[in-house]
This record gives sequence, structure tokens and C-alpha cells, in this order.
Amino acid sequence: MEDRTPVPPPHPADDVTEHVGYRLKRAAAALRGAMDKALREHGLTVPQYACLELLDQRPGLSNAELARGTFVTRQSMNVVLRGLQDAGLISRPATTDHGRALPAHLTERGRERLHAARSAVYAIERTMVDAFPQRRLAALLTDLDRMADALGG
Amino acid sequence: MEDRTPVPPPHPADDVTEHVGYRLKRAAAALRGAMDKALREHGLTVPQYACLELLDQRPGLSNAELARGTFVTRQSMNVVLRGLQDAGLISRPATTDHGRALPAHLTERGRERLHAARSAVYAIERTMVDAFPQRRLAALLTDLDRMADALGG
DNA sequence: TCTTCCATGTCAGGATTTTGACATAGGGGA
DNA sequence: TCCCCTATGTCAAAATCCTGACATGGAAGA
Repeated sequence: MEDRTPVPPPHPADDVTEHVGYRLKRAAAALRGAMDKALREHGLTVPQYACLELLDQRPGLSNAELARGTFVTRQSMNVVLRGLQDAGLISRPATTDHGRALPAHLTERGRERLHAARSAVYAIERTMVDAFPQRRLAALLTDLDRMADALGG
Repeated sequence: MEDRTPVPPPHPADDVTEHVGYRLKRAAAALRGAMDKALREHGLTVPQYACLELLDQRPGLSNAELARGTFVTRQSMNVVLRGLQDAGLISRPATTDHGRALPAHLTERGRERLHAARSAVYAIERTMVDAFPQRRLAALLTDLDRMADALGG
């Protein structure tokens, strides 16, 4: 169709705020802020919630796997897990008979806390999705993924 | 309480990785990582680069204004500015005759450093944009903005 | 004028995250 | 078997960022 792009229009924009990176950062910052505020009322931080959510869907994940799933380092996830463990929201065996990875699991308290916080987070998700035409949702998701893939995410 | 949701169609996905928030976080993390790696070769951090870029387009911005423009707190931007000032990349008057805001400006060294780093960052931007159909770029930008606006960004 | 309010710059403290490093466990070849 | 390579968990130190707080400058209104 209109492959009529004589000049490189991707982003010759003279204004940084027109760049994809800037918009992405802005949206991510807004999301982070909203989640941070909402989760504070449930006594959770964003990484903690992400960890619980991941463990709920895929029980038995190890520290390193959780770190990759939440886009932080192993070391960061390690302190997050300790916090959750001290709060009694997850459990981890002290040793394992095979390998080094220690599988983590939600406790009953962890499940309850997650379910309580989830509604608040879902409301935020809903707010985001309702902010633009729904027919574009699928495209948005795939485009975000493609960008991440292209950057080696 | 809440009447049970008749239908949660936006994203009834059972998998967290299907959520907009997750994708957004993933893309932002990938971008951050790529920029971090590229800018390190130029002796800059991501916030430092963002600050220089903003100052190049809008000279005279104050600490608080830069903070809002880069989505960090005033305090964080303050240490960033000190670092840039110590490195001789920006200049800030010690006092002002009117008000409290201290207008910052790029030095010649700052401009040179920015121009050098800019090419690396633009290459990343290009990689992102080329990862999806070009006709969707405008929609993506506006949708990201709408999400941020909806969340109070 | 004076008083209230908001924005700004800055300090102090703590929380979070990262970088760097090390030892261990397991798999795959030579 | 032995060696190499990768992955994992963990420690230590530093960097980064945020929350809370305070004092100042200016504007708006009584």
C-alpha cells in the first residue's frame, strides 16, 4: 500500500517526546506508579506482587527463573524472595536432592494476599486497556513483544 | 460489594504474560537494558542521557522540570545533575536573581558527548521501530500516551 | 500588608537494585 | 574418567532511587 515513505519518518522527530522509547518509558513509569500506590495498601511491592503472580501460575519456579520472569537480576529476586519468605507468603526448601535450584511455592497466606491484591492490579490493567480502541489491543501486544524480541529481551 | 463481573473480556487470559502490563514491562526492560549497554561505552547512564537530551532541546530547564521530564523524583535528578556537572557536561548558576529554579545548560563538552551517544541510542530506536509494521507506529504512540494519561502519568 | 499556599532545592535516611565475585552442581565431550 | 562449560545460589560492596523532611522564594487572596 502506501509504502510511500520518501524520507525516513520513523523518528526524524526533532522532539524527543515523539520517540518510541520516550513514550514507552512514560507509559511504564505511569504503570509502575499506579501499581506501586495500589499495592502499598496490600503491603506488597511491585516485584513482590510480580513474584507471587508468577508463582501462582507456575508453582515450583526457582529464584533464577523468577528473576528472568520479572526482569530483574538473581540477586534482586533473592532479596524479594527472602522478604516474601519472612512474611510467610512463600515457602522454599532448604535443600534439594537434585541440582541447586530451590523450587518456591505459595503458602495459603500468600495465595490469600495475592488474590486480595490482584483485584487492585486488574483494575489498573482495565484502566489501561480501556484507554484506547479495543481492536488495537492484539496489535499492541504483539508489537510490544516484537520490540522486546528485537532488543534481545 | 461488587456484583460479579458478567464477562471479563479485555484479558481474561489465565496467563499473566498475556497482560498489557507484563508486555509493557518487558519491552521497557529490554529497552532499558539495550540503552544501558550502549550508553556505557559512552560513559553515560540512562538518566544522564535522558537529561542531556532534554536539555539539548529545551535549554534552561530546572532540576524539578528535568525530573518530571524523565519520570524520576527531584532528589534523583539532583544527584544526576551533580554528576553531569562534575563531569563538566552541564552548567548551572549558583544563584538566580528571580525565583529558586536554577536553569541548567549544556556545555560544549556536554553537547559533544550527547551527539556521540545519540547515534547509539538512535540505532536502538531504529531497531525497535523496524520490528513491527510501520503503519502501526502512530497508533502505537498514541495508545501508549493514552494509557499513561489514563493512569495519571 | 500579611497570610496562606504551592513549587523549588536540598539534606538525611533507608530501601531497592545492580555489579562483581565466588563456590557448587550438572551435562557434554575428549 | 577428567575437563570444560553453563547455570544456580549467595555474599559483599557500590550505585541508584525513593520517602520524609525542612527552609526558601514567589504568587494569590483576604
